[in-house]
Parts: sequence; C-alpha cells; structure tokens
Amino acid sequence: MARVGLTPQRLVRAGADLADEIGFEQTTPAELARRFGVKTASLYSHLKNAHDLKTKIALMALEELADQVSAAVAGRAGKDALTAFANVYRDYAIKHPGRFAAAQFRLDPETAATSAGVRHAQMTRAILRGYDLAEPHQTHAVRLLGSVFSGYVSLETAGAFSHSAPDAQESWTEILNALDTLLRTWPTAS
Amino acid sequence: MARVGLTPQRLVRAGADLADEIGFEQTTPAELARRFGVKTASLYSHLKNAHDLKTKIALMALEELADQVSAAVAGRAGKDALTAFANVYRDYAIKHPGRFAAAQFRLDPETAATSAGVRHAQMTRAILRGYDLAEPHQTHAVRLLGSVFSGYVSLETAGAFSHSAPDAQESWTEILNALDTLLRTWPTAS
DNA sequence: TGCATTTGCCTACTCCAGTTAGGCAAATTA
DNA sequence: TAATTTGCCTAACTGGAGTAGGCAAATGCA
Repeated sequence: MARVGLTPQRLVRAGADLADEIGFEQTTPAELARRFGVKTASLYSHLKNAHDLKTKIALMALEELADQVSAAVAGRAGKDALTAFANVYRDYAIKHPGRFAAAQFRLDPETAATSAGVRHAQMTRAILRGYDLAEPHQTHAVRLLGSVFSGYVSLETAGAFSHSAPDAQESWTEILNALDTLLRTWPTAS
Repeated sequence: MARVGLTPQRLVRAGADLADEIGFEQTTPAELARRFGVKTASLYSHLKNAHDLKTKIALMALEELADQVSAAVAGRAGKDALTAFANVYRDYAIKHPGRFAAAQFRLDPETAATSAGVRHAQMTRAILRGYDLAEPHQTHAVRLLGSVFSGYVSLETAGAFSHSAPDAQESWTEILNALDTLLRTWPTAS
C-alpha cells in the first residue's frame, strides 16, 4: 500500500500550512490526514494526539518567528531595532495567520519554558538596551511592548480596525513612534 | 418528565458560569446539558447550535464588561478615567476568565457591529476627551489603548508574567502611568 | 372543571472526529 | 534472499453535534 512518507516533521509543517489556510482551530488530525490522502489513524504513529499536533505547530511557529525577529534585530539598536522587531512580528502574523494563532496557543508551563517563547522575551529585552532603563522599569517596559505587539496584531487580524479610517498601517507607524518616545522618557517615578 | 425550565437566557448565563469554571473552549452543549441534568438534544429548542451558544456567551460578556466599564468611567476624566477603565477591564478578566475569553471570541462582522463591542470603542474614545488629541491621532491612541489592555490582560491570564519578578500588578500600575504620560505628550509629528 | 393546544424534554438515530489495537505489505538490513 | 522493522491499513469503540418525531406537562380557553 503506497507509502506516503509521513514523518512528524512533515506532518507538523503541513499542519502549519493548513493552519494558515483554514485556521489553527480547524487544523485537526482528520483534516491533516485528508490532506495527505491517508487515514486518520495513520497519523498516530507519528503524533501522540490532536493536542500534540497543535503543540508542535505552536512550537514551530514560535521558532520561526523568533528566527525572523532575531535576524531583523541583529545589528540594529534603539528605534531602528524597535520598529524592525515590531514589523517582523506584524508581517508574520499577516502572512501566516494560522501560524500566528498557533504561537498564541496556551502551552503547559514546562513546554513553554523550553520553547522559543523564551527567546522572544530575551529579544524584547535586547531592544531596550538602546534605551536607558534600569530594573524593574525594564521589565515593565518588556511587558508593555509584548502587550502592545500581541494586542495590536491580534486585534488587527481579527478585523477590529478594518472598518474605520485611518487604516491600520498608519496607526501602527504612529504607535511605534509613540512607543519610542515613551521609552526614551520612561517615567521612572514610582 | 420533570421540566427543568430551560430558556435561552438561563442557558447562556449557565454557559458563562461554566466557561469561568472550565474554560470557554470547553464550554459545549454536551457539558452544559450535563450541568442541567438534561439530554444534549434538549438544548436545541433553545439554541441553534454550538456556535450560537458561544456567540451568545460572547455577547453577554461584552455587555457585562461594557456596563462595568461604563459605571467606572462615569464622572471621571483624564488619568482617573484611564485607570478606572483599565482596572475594571483587568479585574473582570481575572475574576471571569471564561467570560473574558468569550469576549475575545471572533464574531462575524454583522454580529460584532450590533454588539457591545461598539460601546467599548466609544468608551475608550471618551477617555481621550481628557487628553488633547485631534484626529487622526485620537484614533491611533484608541487603538493603542485597546491593544495594551487586551494584550496585557491576555498575556497575564495566560501566565506569561507569573514566573518572573516583579509581579504583574506592579507592571500594570507603571504601564498605566506611562500611558498617561504618553497621552499627555502624544507625538503629533507625522 | 374539562378539553385542546402548545411546548419542553425525551428517545432514537445519523454523522463525524479522536483514538486504540492488531494485521499485512513495503522498505530496510544483513 | 530471508529476517526484521516500519508504515499505513482495517476494524472497532467513545463521545460530541445535530435532526426527527413522540409523549407528557403546562397553558389557554370554554
């Protein structure tokens, strides 16, 4: 019976593509099996279960995104680094909505701790090297940046900004300017 | 056969409670029926389908949240209004994680347009009356605030801040201070 | 009060996703 | 070429979503 050549990696990669096409929620073993022209049961020698599939897609998306952010931020500092980070993040979400949704997937703490999510936090902190922020303000700022990026992009991809002027790109640019200003003059008074 | 007294409203309310207990994702007709001690099929005279249940829980959560924000913001202005809004939003999410998750549920555009989501946007805009922002900067600021609130609270409830010092409350307070400063000095240069 | 109508929950059923167990044939190794 | 491993299969079970039709409880009306 013609072997298709399934492997965990191929399944996860195809799952990520599938997520971009039909949505992360809809990315299930049954749908993935259909895509490969095999029976659903055949996936279970390569995957523990449906949750395992989603987790692995999530981990892959986090890695990809971290790689791209890392490449974009290298050799940049200050506002330049800030906008590079932010734009890669937003572009990734627009180009790969399913992968981006996967990256928001709630991982159990142990898995999260060994995921590329850690690199994201480190890179956010790296951006702040270009600004003059001592602890604990730096941590507060890291959390603010994470919130703005993930919040804005989630809202935008959900269509929250698509039915009113001005367009989302304009707000994004101005918000990055505002964040740069804010970081340069972070109010350190408790 | 003992009638339990199911109505759409009771089902939605119980669904919201269920979501707070076991998570919005897990809130299904089957689980809800179990909770009422009836057969799943019995729900279908009151609900169209599973998606309809989730949509109605989402709409209810949006209403509740808008009511609470509205009450908190009334009679306040400037930073006072900003923090009142933000704290109600965050407290709601912490106290009602399932409802809050429901409020993020992706509604189809027509439903969203007639939902309390519109009031949220209006109230965010109302807060900015205390700051001096002309259009289109006001819209950009509305989007920033929405992003920060939803982003921060989502990350916090996902546990993203729970394994590092300082604690989330401290960051929240400082971020609100920073946003106040930012809004008072919003960089209007394009 | 008695009867007719409406309505609420039930049983029974279909369809489909997830998952496990065990089999057979293709690929791999020796 | 034979032995072994491995990949995908069939078969089966569980459980959720959803539909159709039935019966009894509640309601409306004389």
